[in-house]
Amino acid sequence: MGNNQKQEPKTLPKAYEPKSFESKWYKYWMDNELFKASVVPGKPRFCIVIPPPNVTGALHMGHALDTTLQDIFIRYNRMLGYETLWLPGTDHASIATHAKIEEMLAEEGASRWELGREKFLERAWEWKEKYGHIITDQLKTMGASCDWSRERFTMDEVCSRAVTEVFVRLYEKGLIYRGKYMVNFCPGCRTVISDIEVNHEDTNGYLYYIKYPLLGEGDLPETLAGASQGASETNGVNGAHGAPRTRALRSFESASHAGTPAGDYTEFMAVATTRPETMLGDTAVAVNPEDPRYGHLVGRYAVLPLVGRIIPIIADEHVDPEFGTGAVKITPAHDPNDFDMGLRHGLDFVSVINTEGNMTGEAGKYAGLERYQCRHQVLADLKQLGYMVKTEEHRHSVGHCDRCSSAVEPLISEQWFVKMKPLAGPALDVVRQGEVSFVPERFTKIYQHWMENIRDWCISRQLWWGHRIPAWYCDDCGEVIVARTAPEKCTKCGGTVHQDEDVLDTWFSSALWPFSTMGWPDDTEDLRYFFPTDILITGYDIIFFWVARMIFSSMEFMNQPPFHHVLIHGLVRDALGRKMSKSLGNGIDPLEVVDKYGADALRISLVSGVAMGSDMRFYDEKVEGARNFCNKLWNAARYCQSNLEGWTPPAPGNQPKQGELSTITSRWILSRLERTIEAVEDALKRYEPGEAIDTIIDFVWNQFCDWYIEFSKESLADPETREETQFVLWLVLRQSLALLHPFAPFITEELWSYLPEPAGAEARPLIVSDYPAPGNLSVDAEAEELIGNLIEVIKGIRNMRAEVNIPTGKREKAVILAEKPGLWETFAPYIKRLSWTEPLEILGQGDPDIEAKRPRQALVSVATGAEVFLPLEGVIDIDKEISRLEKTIGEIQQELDKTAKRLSDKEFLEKAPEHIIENHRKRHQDNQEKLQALKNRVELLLKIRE
RNA sequence: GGGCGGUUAGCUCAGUUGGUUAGAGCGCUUGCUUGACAUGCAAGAGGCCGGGGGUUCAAGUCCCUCACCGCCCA
Repeated sequence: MGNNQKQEPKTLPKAYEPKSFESKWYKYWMDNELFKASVVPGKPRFCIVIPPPNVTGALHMGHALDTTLQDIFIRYNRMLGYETLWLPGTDHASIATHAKIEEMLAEEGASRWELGREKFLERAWEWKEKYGHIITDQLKTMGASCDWSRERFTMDEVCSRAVTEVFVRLYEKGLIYRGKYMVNFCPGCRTVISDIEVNHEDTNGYLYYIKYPLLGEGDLPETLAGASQGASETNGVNGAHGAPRTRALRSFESASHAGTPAGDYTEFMAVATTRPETMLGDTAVAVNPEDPRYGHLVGRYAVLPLVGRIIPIIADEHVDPEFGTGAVKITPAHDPNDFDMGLRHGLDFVSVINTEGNMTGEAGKYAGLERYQCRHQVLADLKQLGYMVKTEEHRHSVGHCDRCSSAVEPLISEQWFVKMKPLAGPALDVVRQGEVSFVPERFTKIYQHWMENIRDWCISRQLWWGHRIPAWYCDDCGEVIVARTAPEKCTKCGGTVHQDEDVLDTWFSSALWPFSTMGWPDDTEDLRYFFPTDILITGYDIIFFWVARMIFSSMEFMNQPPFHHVLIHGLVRDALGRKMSKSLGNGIDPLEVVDKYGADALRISLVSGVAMGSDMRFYDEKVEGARNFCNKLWNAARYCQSNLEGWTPPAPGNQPKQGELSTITSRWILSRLERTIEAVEDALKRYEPGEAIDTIIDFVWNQFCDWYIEFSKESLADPETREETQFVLWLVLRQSLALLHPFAPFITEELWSYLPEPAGAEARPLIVSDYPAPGNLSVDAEAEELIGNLIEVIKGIRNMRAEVNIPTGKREKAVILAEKPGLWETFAPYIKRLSWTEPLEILGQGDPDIEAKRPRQALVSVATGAEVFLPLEGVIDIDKEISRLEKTIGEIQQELDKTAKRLSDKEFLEKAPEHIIENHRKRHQDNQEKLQALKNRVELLLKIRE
């Protein structure tokens, strides 16, 4: 790399202005290929593949969160010294892109049918070339340190080859098949969709009670005589999962019954339905075999009103006797449960609704009507002919398309499917054995439950943008040929062939992403070195769509899981907790946020205070707070820089040792730094970046800035301690920047570039510098205790001053009465500066004249090991002071009561661990001393008052 | 119907394996151009940790139960 970007020793601007350096650093990292991963056999590596965003999409807050989290772990591991690969890319998003192109065509007054497949695809590719980089550019703005030299697209050659290979192999293994089954058709997207793309929503509707006439024994048409030996293959529908079809219960069209009014019949049974239009496709009525109301009717036949079809009455234990009348109409071609029942009983499948959502020719006089219009007509006719019993309001679940929210139409169609059971087994095992684990852990159960109850996956889509199914059909003999390359003629009869018109579900290619992107099926260097990847980071909304499918695909083709840890994050919601959506218009554009506050502030605001797996609310004040923190850090660096002028950090061997530092404040901050480093490592190892960033912010702001920098103003002024203070300022700032870099890469790299390097060391950009490791420093209990006391005293003085409205900065005298006056003498400069004290008098408790010297007219505050007085003769309101002290006494007394109770409890002393007991003892002791001092003080004041 | 998550300060949320006096940010009140920072500093107010029961020396944390909110699955 060589090219170090150490800044000229110019001073930092006064305010943090992210725009002035963010893009500069991204360019620097790119130019120096610092995101680029190499194959270095033997070297430990760390790899993440990006959840590929939709190529035609724009960055939203979900991406911003996802990107930030991934970049945190990528940068962290890079700094830990791993050969690190973050593999980026985009997804072709079949339905979404297809819809976009169709929309465009519609605006031009054209349609894809007029255009034809080839021209349509040309348009789609044009669109992709033009807009496909937008989202990746936006990732760069966020600071994503992806290896762009390895960028992939699900429809590029490399990935497409993997798709074909997988399809062919699964087909050859019998795990992909084609057949006529019940599928979900979305009339909005004009394609079949898979089960998980259907969202069930409770909807207000009606339950319609309709009476079906019963046919008397003697009225059976003669054709029914041979019914029980009826055909076993009905309408070419395939039996589900090879279930044997034992008998066939056919129905029969009967013109003489069509349109007959109810009044012409004498016997009826009522059924209840939420979708009356589907009755046109009824081929049976079913009751529960245990239901005493209907037992005698099973085996008889009913007449389907309006249609006149003679349909059998059957018994099936899946019928819920509690629902409606206990008798249900069966429409095997338009309801998934009825479909299964149709197979079980060998019923007819009559399709009355087509893929446009309109009624088919099978619907007789209703043919051509739109499905909801048909519903109204059917209801009107039933009413007129006297078949309607009643209508009730009813809440029921209706399937809606995940993408366009249209009501999904279950219908029978010939499609391609992946047989899931055999693939699910290994995908379950690998999670059970812990080779793949979810963070947070609760998502494991969700995954397992889904995988255990998985159904076959419908993978064909009636679209053009995507991977065309590699299947060809012979025009002469009907042979199906599945192949890696297009056959010229039928392999069986030599006839001409044509390719399947459909494309594959987008998720079919996404499922292969972790290995297709690395060149599979070839045995590439990348695959050998980087696969399997380490962690996957994504939202809980695509566990089934994507995560689960990657796992079973990888188990099948790579014989190992695609990653080891799955980090699940929640949704980014708006300030009111609503999901961000286009239709609501409540989405926030991450780029606008970056523009206003900077990418680092956005990144911090997305992870700070957020636990993995739970949703978060996003609002301006949060980013503002993060931006303010950046400004704080910026100014801390400015302070350090100005005080480090002309100083060069000593070479590592010559640097002062923590334990040998002469200022205890320095020992203290290094001890706090060590704790911070430990806590950050712990949080990141547990995959809780939210905890890590909060720890860092607390350290930088509340410990380094609020205390150490203030202390340093004294120790820098003293020539004896100046140099060591410079060293500690430099070290702590450097380590803070390094700790923070994965979270806020831009500001840290910028500030890092202003910090001097140790003598003789080569400057390296922060992105490839070492991440602070625990153990280089140590916890210094003594320094922590003493500085803790010092802070307590300073706060005590500040508090008393505020109590009597002494303005900040105004010099006032204070007196300290201490057990160890010598110690407080060394603290005096800090106390004076930080509590605006002048002069400060320090008395020892051993002082023989102590009672005479003890201030009488004064406020008092009691700290551990020291009493602090604010002598304000004449100004003090003794009564007020007494009541202030009594309030404190009350609080301390409460604490004492608690600890006393505990410490006198024999069981507590026997069973509680030693350090807890010790803790209680110390607290008790300290509080007793404070209480005594306060009580003495009150007594004294009482005397003075007399 | 099954499962999961949530209920902690006015608001938004943290609170590992039970163990000091339950925290943070924002907001609020008061005072400050303090030689890095007003994107700031200092001080302060504000909480029967959803209700009830249990386990334990010890419960915001574990168990049971109820209520409400949300999500997923059927």
